[in-house]
Amino acid sequence: MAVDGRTRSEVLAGEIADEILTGSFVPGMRLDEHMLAERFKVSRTPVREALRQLVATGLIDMQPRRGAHVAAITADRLSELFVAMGEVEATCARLSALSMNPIERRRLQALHETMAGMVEANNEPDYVEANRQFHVAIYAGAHNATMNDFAVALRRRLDPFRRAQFRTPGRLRQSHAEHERVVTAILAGDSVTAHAAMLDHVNLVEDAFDQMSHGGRRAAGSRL
Amino acid sequence: MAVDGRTRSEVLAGEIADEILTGSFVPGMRLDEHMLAERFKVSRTPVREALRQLVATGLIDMQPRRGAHVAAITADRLSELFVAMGEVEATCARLSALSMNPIERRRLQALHETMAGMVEANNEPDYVEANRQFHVAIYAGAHNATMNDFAVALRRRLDPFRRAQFRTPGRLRQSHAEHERVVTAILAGDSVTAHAAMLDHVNLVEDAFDQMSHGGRRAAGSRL
DNA sequence: TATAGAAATATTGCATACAAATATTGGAAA
DNA sequence: TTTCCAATATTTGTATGCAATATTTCTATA
Repeated sequence: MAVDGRTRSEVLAGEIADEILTGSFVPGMRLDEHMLAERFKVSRTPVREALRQLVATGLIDMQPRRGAHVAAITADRLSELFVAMGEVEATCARLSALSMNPIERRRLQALHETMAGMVEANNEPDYVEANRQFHVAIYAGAHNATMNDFAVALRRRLDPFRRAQFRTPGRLRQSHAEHERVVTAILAGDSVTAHAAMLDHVNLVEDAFDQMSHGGRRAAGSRL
Repeated sequence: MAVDGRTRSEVLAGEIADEILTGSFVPGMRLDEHMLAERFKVSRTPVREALRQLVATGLIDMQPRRGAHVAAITADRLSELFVAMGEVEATCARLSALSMNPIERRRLQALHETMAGMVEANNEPDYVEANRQFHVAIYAGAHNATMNDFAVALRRRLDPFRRAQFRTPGRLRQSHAEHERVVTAILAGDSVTAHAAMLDHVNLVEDAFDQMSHGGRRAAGSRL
């Protein structure tokens, strides 16, 4: 047991996170320790440690003596998260313009050019993955572990709400055009423009989400 | 026992954090579970849960089977934290310019004017506390719980390294002048200027720190 | 004397048991 | 029938013990 370097509670935290992110554990759902222990065939101790870890990610809430629940995100809170994501992405773009080394700049440009081909081929799956790499490269290019970790955590948190991101017709091409502005600014070392361009880019992602979610059901006080 | 709503492990997390922030537990120090249990007169279980919570704050590191250590901040890492702090503060100022309601704007202005008196009186202790309130008000004014929490956590993390912040002669007056630019921009709803002004302000705080730390001992690879 | 390997020791990870607190259910009174 | 209270049941918080792993120490050999 525990053949690799990871411990049971760490593995558990990942598994529970997956259940939440894939929707098996729905928002608001009570996470009973006995139930989780039974389900994953461990004792309550590692379950409790895993839950402690997950609180930090924002995926679950815990109250003393009242147990853990899957974080129920309200529309307002979700909107806040998108705003924060946009600001953090823009900040990373700003820092990347100032801090990326020549190799990182070259790689970012190469990735961006590769993505042009995917747009032409209307290859959505590959573009989605390349898009993730694009953004992650900019987090890393900021050369700031604190910002990088925060950005990665936010992206992970918002991932389930972004599934249909590129389904809107023409969104692929638009996304690539927005990236163009970001890349150009970063390569030129223009931090102000990089910040502004990335902010526009991510805000537009949020707009796309709003459009989508308003199109669907949205009762008063509904939880997403 | 557990007379209030908090649980033993939560209280413990706070106590351990204090020991670290006040310097009783020095960076790099091993945090042996038995030792902590003995010291705080509890069993190892709440100690372990407290440590899990503290990992999230960045105050300690944990490796599987190798225990917990007080996070040893290198000079590079500390510099990164200051950069991140600056970016986040600037972002909050930006959002405050866009989001603060009239009451919040009025209060910020009032606080700023109060601080002018402290500068004239060269009242450093009160200015330090008012300065904290000033920055916290701007975090809150962003109307974004995610950014607010991140900013508060960063500030708490950096607090021990900022003790001598206003000891530099004339720093009080300079700080107030920098605040002036920030306040004016926020009240005018000028997000771009608010961002830039706050960035300058916090970068200068970092400069003050650098100056201080270079003045002291700083061996190659030294840990602060 | 220095180094490598093995035994001994110490420490963390997990399971189980018990204590304390909260949530639920049933019944009595209005 | 509804509401309030109390007894019961469920659930979380903590303690303790054992198992697994890492670290240290000791010894034998080069």
